[in-house]
Amino acid sequence: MASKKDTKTKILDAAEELFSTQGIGATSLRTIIAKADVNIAAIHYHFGSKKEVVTAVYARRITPLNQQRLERLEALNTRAAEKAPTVAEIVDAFLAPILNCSFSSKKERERAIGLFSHLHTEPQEVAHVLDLFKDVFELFMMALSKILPHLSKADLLWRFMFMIGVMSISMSNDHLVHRKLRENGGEINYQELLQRAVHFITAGFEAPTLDY
Amino acid sequence: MASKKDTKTKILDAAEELFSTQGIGATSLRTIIAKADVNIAAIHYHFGSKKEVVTAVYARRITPLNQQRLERLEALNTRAAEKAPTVAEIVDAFLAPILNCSFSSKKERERAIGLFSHLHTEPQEVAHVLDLFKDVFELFMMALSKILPHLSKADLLWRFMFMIGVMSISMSNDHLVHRKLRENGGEINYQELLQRAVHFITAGFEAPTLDY
DNA sequence: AATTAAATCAAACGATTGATTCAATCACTT
DNA sequence: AAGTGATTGAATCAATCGTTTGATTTAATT
Repeated sequence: MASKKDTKTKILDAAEELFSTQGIGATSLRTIIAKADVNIAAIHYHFGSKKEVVTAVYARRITPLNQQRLERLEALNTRAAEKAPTVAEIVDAFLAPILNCSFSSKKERERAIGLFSHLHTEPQEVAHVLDLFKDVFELFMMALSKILPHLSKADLLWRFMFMIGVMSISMSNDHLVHRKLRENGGEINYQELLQRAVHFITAGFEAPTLDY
Repeated sequence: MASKKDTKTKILDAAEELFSTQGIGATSLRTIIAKADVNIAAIHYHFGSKKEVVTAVYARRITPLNQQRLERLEALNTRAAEKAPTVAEIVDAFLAPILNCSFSSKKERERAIGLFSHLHTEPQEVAHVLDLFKDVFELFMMALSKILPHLSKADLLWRFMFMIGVMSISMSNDHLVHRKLRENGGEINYQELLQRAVHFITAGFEAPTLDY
């Protein structure tokens, strides 16, 4: 019971690694079952379809991610009476769980980041998954609007979207700039990446408003 | 001769529209030839493979885009003696040609933006295309380093990457925030989007340096 | 008009995809 | 130990993919 993974878990683990490295569309059910050492019927028996495998793989990761983000936001909110949270702290609460923290090893972080990066690079395959983020997005929007009361609803939405863009490209691996960064500095330092991203985004949020 | 498009152009036009709306991986050669009203062998006769169709479609768009960007950067550089370019101006020179300007109609802008958005959402399919941007990237990096001399090479690279992220998400259509933006404000105003993106990114570039 | 090259055509290739079938096997209760 | 429902195995389904073929038509050259 303890040492032997059940079929469902074996499928999820294999699918996650393959989705993370090759992407979803490029991963066939047959490569999954080969890696999981499982029969192809097991996938349809336990999940019903490839789409539901995708959903299950992402849900398994998104649930704890949402928890982490909410915990950090909660901590800032309960502290708010004595010391109001800064924009940087809220942005950090949003980015840290996905970019650096809450991982037991380098390998696991690579895998999670690789997986999440495909949320942006294969929108069609994961469109049905994005809703799992909705509630958390709302809460972070609210927290930001509290300490940036001069920003209109539209201002906030746009800047929030830009933040997602920065986060998204930070998780990508094979873009031109990312490649060059690896050439110049070797391995990516995710602690540094996190700080830089938070810094960049915070400046964007705190920029004065304009009339558009 | 004047009214009749040749086969090569018909293929490119059909492929561009399909890539733009459905993505590259989701577009089969058969849907292309159906739209172009052309025989399937014509694709391999004129291009050799699907990969080269992709290359040709993107090259046709990237070449004038690079020109536009360089023209604008050139204009700022020749003016530099009397008035040094601002960060906002350089960022605008980078973003305007792809987000708003240099399009003869809404339809054409939609199509171009849709096409370019897949440069970020289907990296595997277009990896061989990204090199076409390399030289222009270098020049903009240089221009930015001149007016932001306190930024290290690494600082610049990271922030440049973040800019690409903001640009990328701005071209996306089906992300959570983008959807909400359409709900709230109806049609996307690309002039406003451009100004907001430039504003956000400029703040990020001009943020003080940190020790990481 | 004869020859050659470029371009297009219908048809089919082998490979791969997600999904399904149904018999064999397993784990568990009685 | 028998029986029962949950699970897995091997084989196959129809559909679609990018690519190739060889014949045929069109255009250019001599």
